[in-house]
Amino acid sequence: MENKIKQLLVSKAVEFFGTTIEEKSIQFQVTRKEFEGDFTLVVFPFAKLWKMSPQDAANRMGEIVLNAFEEIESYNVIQGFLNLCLSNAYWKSVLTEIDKDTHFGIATPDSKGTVLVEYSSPNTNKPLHLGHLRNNFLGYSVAEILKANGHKVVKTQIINDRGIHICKSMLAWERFSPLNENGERETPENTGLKGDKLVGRYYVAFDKYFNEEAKSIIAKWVQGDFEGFSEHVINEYKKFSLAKEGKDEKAQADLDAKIKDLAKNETSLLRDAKEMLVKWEARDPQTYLLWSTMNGWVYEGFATTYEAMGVNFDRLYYESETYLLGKELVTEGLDKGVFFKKEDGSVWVDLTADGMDEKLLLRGDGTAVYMTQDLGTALDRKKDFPDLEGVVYTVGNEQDYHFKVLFLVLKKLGYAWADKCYHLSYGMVDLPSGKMKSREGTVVDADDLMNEVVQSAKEMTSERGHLEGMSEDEKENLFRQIGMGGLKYYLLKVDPKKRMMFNPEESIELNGNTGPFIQYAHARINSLLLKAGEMNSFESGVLGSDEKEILRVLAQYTNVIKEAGKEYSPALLANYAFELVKAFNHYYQAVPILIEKDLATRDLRLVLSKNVSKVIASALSLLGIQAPLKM
RNA sequence: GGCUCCGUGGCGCAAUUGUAUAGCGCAUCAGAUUUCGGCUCUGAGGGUUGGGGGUUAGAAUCCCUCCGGGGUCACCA
Repeated sequence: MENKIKQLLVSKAVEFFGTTIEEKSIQFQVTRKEFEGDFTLVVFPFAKLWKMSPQDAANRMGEIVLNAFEEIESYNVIQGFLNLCLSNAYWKSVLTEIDKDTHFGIATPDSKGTVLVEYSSPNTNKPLHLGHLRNNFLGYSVAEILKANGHKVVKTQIINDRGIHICKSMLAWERFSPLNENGERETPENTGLKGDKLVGRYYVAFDKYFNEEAKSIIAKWVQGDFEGFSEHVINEYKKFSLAKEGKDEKAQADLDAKIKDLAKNETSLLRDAKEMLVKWEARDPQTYLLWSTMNGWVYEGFATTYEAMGVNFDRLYYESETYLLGKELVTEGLDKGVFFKKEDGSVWVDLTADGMDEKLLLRGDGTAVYMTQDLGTALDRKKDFPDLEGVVYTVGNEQDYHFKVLFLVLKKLGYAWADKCYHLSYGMVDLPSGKMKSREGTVVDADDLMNEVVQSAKEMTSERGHLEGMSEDEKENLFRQIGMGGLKYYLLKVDPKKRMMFNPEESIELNGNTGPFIQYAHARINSLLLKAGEMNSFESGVLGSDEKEILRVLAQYTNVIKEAGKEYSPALLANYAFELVKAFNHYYQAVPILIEKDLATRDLRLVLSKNVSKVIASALSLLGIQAPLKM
C-alpha cells in the first residue's frame, strides 16, 4: 500500500503539485497508538519545498491520496503528520491473504544466491561455554533468517584442529596424565568424562605447569643464576629489572609481565610444544596418531553439545586441511610483492599505509599462524562455492581487528570477493559478577547451563502446566523445548553487536519478555483452536478496531524478516514476536472469541488467532526455538 | 598511548537510514479477570538519553569536545 502511494505521488507530482518530488523524501511510519490511523506520512519536507504550512501540505496530500485509493477510508492531520486510515474491506483482504499463505513472510527458497554462514568454530582445547552459546544461536538463527529471505545457505564451521594450542594439551596429556591399574593414561572411556572436558583438563594442566616453570626460571634469575641462557635473554632480563627501580606500581607490573613472557619463552614445556608442532607439520606418524586420537575425543564431546543446542552444520572445514593452502597463498603474496620476508625467515604484510600495523603471516620456523589458515580457508571456500554471494563470519568482537586485516589482505592479493565477506561481530556475554574468566573459575559451562535451564523448566512446568495425557518422553521433550527456548530467546533478543548481561535468574523466567511467555501464547491459541473445532467462512464477520490492531502487526512480518536479514539481527525477530504476543494478549483479554454469538465474527476472530499462532511459530523457528502446542 | 565499540528510569533492554508526549520487561504500588498468592490484562510512580557545545523546522540518533567503560594493538587461536 505504502509503495503504491509512493509511486503515485512521484509519478504524478508535477500534475498534482507543479514540482517533482524525490521518492526518498516520502517517509512512512506506523501511526502511534494515541492517534487515529494505520500509517503516517511525514510531510515536513514538502511543506518546506512548497513553502506552505505543514498543516496545508498534509491536507493537500491527504485529499489526493483519499481520492486515488479506495482502500484509504479517511485521513487526519496532526502537527504536520498525515495519518491515513485503511478501510475494513482492505484489512479483511489482508487477513484472507495471510491466511491463504502457509509460509507467510517467507521468500521463495533458493530464489537468491548462496551465502555461507560460519559460526561456532571453537577452540578444540576448551569445552564450550556461555559465549559459544550466543555464537551458535546467533549463527544458526542468522542462517535461518537468510534462508527465509530466499538465500541458499550453507552452514559451516572451521575446526581449529591444529596449531601450538593443540600441541600443548597433547604434550600435557603425555606428560601429566596419571596411569590407571592397566597402565593406561586417562581416556573418555576409562574416566567416563566427556571428551572435550577431558582434553580441556590437560590444556589447563599445561598452563599450570608452564607457569610454574616460568616462575622457577625467574627465581633463578633473581638469584643471579643465568647458566644455560643466551646472552640476548640475559641482557633483556637485566634491562627490564633495572628499569623497575623507582617506577610506580603499574609500570613495575608491566615490566614484571615482560619478564614473565621472557621466562615463558625459555621454558622446556613451550620448547617441547613448539617442537611437537614442527613434527606434526612434518607429519610425524606418532605425533599424528596422538593428535587424531585426542581430536576424536573432542569432536565426540562437541557433537553431544551441538545436539543439545539444536544446531547443525552443512559443511565442515578443518584447519589441518586448509593451512597448507594458506601457506601457498603466502608464497603467492611474496611473489606478487604484497608480502615481505624478515631476516629470520618470517613473512609479514605491511598495512601501515592503511592505518594498521605490520602483521605476521608465517613464523620464522615456517609454521602457520591463525591468519595463515584463515586466508587458506577463505580461498578453499571460494573454490568449493564459486558463485558465493556472501560469507558471514560469526565471531566475537574481540576479533574485529583480525577480520579487518583478513579482508584487506585478501583484497591486496587481488580477490575482489573479499568485499562480500562480512564479520558478524557480536559482543561478549557478561555475568552480574562481571566478566567470565577461566582463571577465576567464573566461566559458565554450556552443558551445565543447558541442563540447568531444562531442569528448571521441568520444575516450573510440572507445577502448573497442562501435562495430563503426556508420556514421559513427551514431557522430557517439552521441558527441553521450554528450557532451551528460554535460553535462546534470552541470548538472541539483544542486538548482536552489543555486549550483554547474562543473569541466570532472569534467563529461566517465564514472564515478561521471555521465550516461554511467547511459547505460552502460542500454546494457548492452539488449545483455543482445538476447542473451537470446525470453522466456516468469516466473510460476513465484523472486523473491529481490535482486529485491525492485530492485523497491523501481522502485516509487518514480511518487512521484519527482510530487515533482520539485512541487519543480520535475530533480535529484530525476537522483539517482533514479543510485540505480536503482547498485542494478542491484549486482544484476548478484550474480545470474547469462543462465546461470540455471531458465528461469522467468531470464525473471523478464530482465523485471526490462528494466523497469529502461525506467525509466532514461524518467527520462533527462525530463532531456532520450537513452539509446543501444549505446555 | 594509537585504533575501535559503547554510555538510555533502580536493574536488563528497545527506538541509531533524524520527526509527534523517548517505548518495553523485571522490580514497586493500585485495580480487573480468575476455581487459583498462578497465568493474562488495565492503570500509577520513576528519564534534562554520561557532561558541554554545534548543525536542523525537528537530535537518544549527525558533527566537535570532555568524562566513564569494554575490546584490540602476540612468532596465542
